[in-house]
Amino acid sequence: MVSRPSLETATASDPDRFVEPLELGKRVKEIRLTKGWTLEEVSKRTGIARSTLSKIENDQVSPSFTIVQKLIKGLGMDLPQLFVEASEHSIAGRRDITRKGKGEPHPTATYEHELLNFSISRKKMVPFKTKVRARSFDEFKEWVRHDGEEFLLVLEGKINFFSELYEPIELKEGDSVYYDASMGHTVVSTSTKDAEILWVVAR
Amino acid sequence: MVSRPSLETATASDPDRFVEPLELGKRVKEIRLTKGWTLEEVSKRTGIARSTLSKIENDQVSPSFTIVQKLIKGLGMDLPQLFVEASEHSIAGRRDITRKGKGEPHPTATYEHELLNFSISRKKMVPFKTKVRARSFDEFKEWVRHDGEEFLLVLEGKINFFSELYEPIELKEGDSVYYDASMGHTVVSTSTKDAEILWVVAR
DNA sequence: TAACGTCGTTTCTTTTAGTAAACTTTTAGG
DNA sequence: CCTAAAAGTTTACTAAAAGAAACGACGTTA
Repeated sequence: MVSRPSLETATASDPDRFVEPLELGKRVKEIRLTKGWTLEEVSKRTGIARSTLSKIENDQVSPSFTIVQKLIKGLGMDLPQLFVEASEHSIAGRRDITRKGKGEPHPTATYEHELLNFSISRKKMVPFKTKVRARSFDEFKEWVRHDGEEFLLVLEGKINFFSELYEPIELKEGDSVYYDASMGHTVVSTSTKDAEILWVVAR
Repeated sequence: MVSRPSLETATASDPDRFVEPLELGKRVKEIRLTKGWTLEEVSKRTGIARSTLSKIENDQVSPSFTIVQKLIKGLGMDLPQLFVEASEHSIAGRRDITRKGKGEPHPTATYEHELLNFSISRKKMVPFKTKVRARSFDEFKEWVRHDGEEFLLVLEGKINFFSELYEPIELKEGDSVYYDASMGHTVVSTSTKDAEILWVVAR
């Protein structure tokens, strides 16, 4: 088993406290090798000297901020938040599991929602699975419209995604769409069986 | 004043182009003043010399990564903010579709991420599909841990969900979990094939 | 208004990062 | 094997950052 990082945090006022190394070098090398690049190739992509890259990978230097940025750009190291330590907030240290089909049902005329992970209440996102009963746009009285942003992933079947400012578009299993939920939007099944989608809303 | 690579002569395809630190100095100063701290106080909190802090705030230097880390810790800053462009405007009226398999790949040693809907940049949620290559907890050197909350849905296969404060739990296709991402967490495949999961992060 | 204290900037020196080039190791042919 | 090319590391040097201390600007108080 790997030694688990301590939860105990150093006080902010202790100047000599340990600064998380983040193993930047190891990550850089990992990414480079995964992409099958040589140091020379990365050098060309980032504008950083081959020798410098070698030293970074071997933790022989602490690269400057500009170098780190070049690295991130050139290597496509995105999602930098994955490399960062945590801070505390409302649902601190909590976890909530919902087994398949065990969400909280919320049927409507056109949709059959299944609310997931409903036992954590004050959360940033609301995820739910939905069976799309509707087959035509006419079944909706008006646009659905609410605060926040919405992510939609088609789990099964095919749907037509209608929105106020765009042409309707057909989405198949595995396709996803991210949109501003204050823009009117609705979804209908276009497959013989009711389509199933995952929806995640954030306010 | 420090001599720096010219901004004027740089072009987008030029590998030597200068990557602007996104007003790091301004942000640092902003945070410091918001908290009502003097340079001397920040110096004590971070272990960085007063003079160095002054230079950083006035963009006279490009601080080393170790210094940036100390800053982040001492000021309670958030690393991603430093690398992401600031923008007030929302995604109002926007929509972004990603077809199956057409996301932006981000492979690591243990995961194979596919970032979805990446063309909308300033969004509240970051959705990505991930193939879980790891088979044992030991393949991770340490807990993954970052700001925000995370929603996970198993799309295919079986996984073991490890987290710092709970016992490991097996999740099968269709199961989901919602958790505080600052709690250490990792995932490994337990099926013969690599499991596929959907992850949505909100900060 | 003189003397003091606090804060941010600047100067100066030391330390460290960044690069080009030399060097060593690995890989691929024959 | 041997050799050549390519990849990675180390060296030697230059450029830049970090820290200590000096400086200047400003507010407070006697």
